[in-house]
Amino acid sequence: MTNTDRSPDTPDIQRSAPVAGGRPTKQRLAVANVLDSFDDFRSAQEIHALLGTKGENVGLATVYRTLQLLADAGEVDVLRTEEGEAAYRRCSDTHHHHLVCRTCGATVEVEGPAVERWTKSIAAEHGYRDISHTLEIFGTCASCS
Amino acid sequence: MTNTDRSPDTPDIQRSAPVAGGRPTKQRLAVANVLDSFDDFRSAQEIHALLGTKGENVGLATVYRTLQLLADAGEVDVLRTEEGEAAYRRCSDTHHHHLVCRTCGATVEVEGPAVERWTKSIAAEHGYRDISHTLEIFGTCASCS
DNA sequence: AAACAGATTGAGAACCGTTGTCAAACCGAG
DNA sequence: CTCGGTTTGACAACGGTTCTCAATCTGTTT
Repeated sequence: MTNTDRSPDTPDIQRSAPVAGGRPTKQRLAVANVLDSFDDFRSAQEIHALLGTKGENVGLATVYRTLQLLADAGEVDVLRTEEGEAAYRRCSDTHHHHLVCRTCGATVEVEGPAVERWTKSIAAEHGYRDISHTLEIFGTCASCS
Repeated sequence: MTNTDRSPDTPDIQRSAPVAGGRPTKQRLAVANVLDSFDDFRSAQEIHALLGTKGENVGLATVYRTLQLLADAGEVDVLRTEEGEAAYRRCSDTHHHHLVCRTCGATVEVEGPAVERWTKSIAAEHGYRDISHTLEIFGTCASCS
């Protein structure tokens, strides 16, 4: 076994962290990749559809599995919509919230340093650690009124 | 099924708020009643089962419908567990949020006047009307750390 | 390079909570 | 009591998510 020839055939990879504790398969990379194409929360099915339009055909079950994997690894954030669906997005340092029109779906990203501080202090006050929170604002936008 | 408008109005009979905008039927009273027997959040199915053990047999669909009615009327609080199920409980008139332990489920009610104000101003600032919002704080409580 | 053992995938079935269907039961009014 | 709209309940339908399992792919060993 003295033959450890690392042929220079570096496909592509080198993306942002493959998939924690798993194999960087084509499908997983595709999912990890598509997660970079949007900033807001998308449902697993939307992500699956998105992959479809990009030519990357990945089974729905695989999308779910990969998303859970990423979520467990803390690489993506998960939240439940009011209808109970899970929505995912790449976990970013810039934490922000969404103001969503319940009629047309128009979304505005908003930041609320005050809210961040408030939730942290409230949680600490009650001895809770490892805090996370979800805050979504729903309303009817100007053009839908 | 087509019209759930508030009935003309009931002259006198109407003590402890029956079920907003509907008939105070046996089933609805049973659901409203069982809601007083616990303080934490219970799923619709648990509530249905609870009714069963009390001899009050109410159809599952009716339990769901009644719960939604009560929720719309603001008489009960609804929240989505992390698994996506809806959980209900009788609620206080005051609008508040929850600090939930993601391990044991212990819940603390918190109020945030500042947050209420913030969401309203943000929404108004962007021309959104008829605002509502959801805010849940998740963490690990002291005893689960 | 060929073979292996185990991880991964995908199509569809299975699950589960929730909502819709619709005839029968029910309620309050007249 | 009768009438018309409301409500109910058994069950089908739904939509999202998970499970099943044979076929496929991967990294490693031979």
